[in-house]
Amino acid sequence: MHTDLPVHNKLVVITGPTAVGKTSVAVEVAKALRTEIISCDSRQMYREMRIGTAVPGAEELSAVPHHFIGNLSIHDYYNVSMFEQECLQLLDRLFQKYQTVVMTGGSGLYIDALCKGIDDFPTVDLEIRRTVTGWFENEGVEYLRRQLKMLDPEHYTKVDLRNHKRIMKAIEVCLQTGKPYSSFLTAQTRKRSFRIVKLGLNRPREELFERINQRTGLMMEEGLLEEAQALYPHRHLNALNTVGYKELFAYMDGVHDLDTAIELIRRNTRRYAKRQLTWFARDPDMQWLHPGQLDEIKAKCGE
RNA sequence: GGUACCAUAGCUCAGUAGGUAGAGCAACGGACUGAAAAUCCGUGUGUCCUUGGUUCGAUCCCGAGUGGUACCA
Repeated sequence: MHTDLPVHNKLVVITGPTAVGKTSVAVEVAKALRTEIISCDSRQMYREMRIGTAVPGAEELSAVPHHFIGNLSIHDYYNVSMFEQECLQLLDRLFQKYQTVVMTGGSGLYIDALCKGIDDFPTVDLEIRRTVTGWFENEGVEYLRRQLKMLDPEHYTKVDLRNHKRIMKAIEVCLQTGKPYSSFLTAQTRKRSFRIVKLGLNRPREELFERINQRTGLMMEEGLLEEAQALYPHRHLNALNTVGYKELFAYMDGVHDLDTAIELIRRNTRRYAKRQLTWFARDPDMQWLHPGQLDEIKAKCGE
């Protein structure tokens, strides 16, 4: 188990908003350290979604071994907890070969789950999920609120009652276990057997937005539309509720023209980047750097 | 060169019978415990082109200037 490993092992987390330039920095760092890269990107895991999720290029993938890229199908069920478990197991193995391992990606919840742990509760059966989803679709949020108030009055006072997903999750766990959702929440930070260095990459907003705009154009040139067209039959899958795909599905449905779809991809990517920054901003362990400061970044990784 | 019209938020525009202004989009800020590139919440950010005048008070009325658009030369 990982708890038996020596404590000099170290995980370098390189994160930041989408399109900031994480991939190339991580590859440079991993090459310098002669180690491997673990991706913590909730969408690059799906092998059907390569162009739209900006997976690393062929040279980058061959230069450094990558994990958790294209390892799932859009039809697979997956969640943060599974990522935490699989990641810890993988790290056990990698730390036998390497003193330092690099992790990169922009899914804040996934990073936190690995670094701090996430409370354990049973996976919800599909039928229960369907039932609760049906309640939301047929009865509305107000009905969900009343259910939660009965099932878990404590959590009812804490959740964002306007966010149906939060309410649904709690109800599902209550129904699955027969116990209140809040009884599973400990909010305890799990002890890890390795040191963690968190590097947040960022750029001036204008610079970041420019990169987002350019990358969107590049994706289209690489065939994002064709990729999306191939996935159109599965557009209702959760994995495809993703920036870059949903806008193109709307175009295919005739909701708006292609230029509008591309503009919406750019806008929604900008908004996503902002949400990521908000998430990372509250992490006191994050050390912020510009992607161009490669020497400083490498120095931090060597510490 | 002449005539007409226009100049208000980042953009497109509305408006104030004279009491320092508001829509859409864009933008900005925040939350986040198994669907997280998801989901949810909050916020007008303004020399009302410049400058004289009338007025208790001008973004609004009058004059001049500057810039733009259209038409006529």
